[in-house]
Amino acid sequence: MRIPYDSPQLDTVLEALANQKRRGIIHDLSLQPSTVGQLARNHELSLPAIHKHIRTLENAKLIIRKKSGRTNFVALDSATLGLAQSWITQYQVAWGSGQASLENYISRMQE
Amino acid sequence: MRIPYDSPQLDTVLEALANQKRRGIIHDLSLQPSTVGQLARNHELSLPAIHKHIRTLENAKLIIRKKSGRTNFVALDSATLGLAQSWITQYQVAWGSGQASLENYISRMQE
DNA sequence: CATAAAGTTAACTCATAGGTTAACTATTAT
DNA sequence: ATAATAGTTAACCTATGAGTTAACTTTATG
Repeated sequence: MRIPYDSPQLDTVLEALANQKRRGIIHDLSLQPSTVGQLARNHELSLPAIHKHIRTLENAKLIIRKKSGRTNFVALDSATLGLAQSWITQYQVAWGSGQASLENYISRMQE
Repeated sequence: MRIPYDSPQLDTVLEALANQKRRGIIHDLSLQPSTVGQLARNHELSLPAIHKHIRTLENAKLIIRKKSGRTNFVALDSATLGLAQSWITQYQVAWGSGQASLENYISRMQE
């Protein structure tokens, strides 16, 4: 599937990933699901702070959440990571398959 | 190669990618190298504005630049895209290979 | 030599991201 | 019933990102 560079969903996903602490949360969740409070303790963040990160990840559909009693369980939804990966892969392929070197391009331009 | 979530280089790369206009520049450069001025015209950005984006991409090592006379040629350096891709792929694999569902996890936790 | 072209740099504005503290809601335990 | 736990929401602070305009440097051209 071809992903346009200006896709709004790609925007929210890459913005979500462009933060160390959120990537830390994703790392945790790749090992096992967790709760909001556990994540806060693990990453030495206050509850309001972790809450914002979780909401950012949730909006990007990188995680899912389920409330049980007063506890909020959170788990990775790795399908969405595929969106970012697909976008990146496009350009690796495009480049790898024989684009001219900068030097060649420059000398052609200067003729 | 295993990429730590808190790698500084991963940080600069993902921050660079988390912007639509910069992804647009990368898209352009995936077709062919270009110059700073051409990119500015293509994306309807002022020279100072495009200059900042280019520097961000250059710091992330996503592009390379070469000056020839007064013209600045720019080209994609897609090797670095691999860094982001590798990081993402780790978690797709980790997740895909049999993590418990959230529902299962929750009911186990509540025993 | 004077002027235009291609960028760069500096100083500024404005919006937003990430954090804080404090007040609040809902669920569980004593 | 009261108090503690788990999380949410609101209001605020501060730093930073993306853009602007204006001044400057370097290279090319009439």
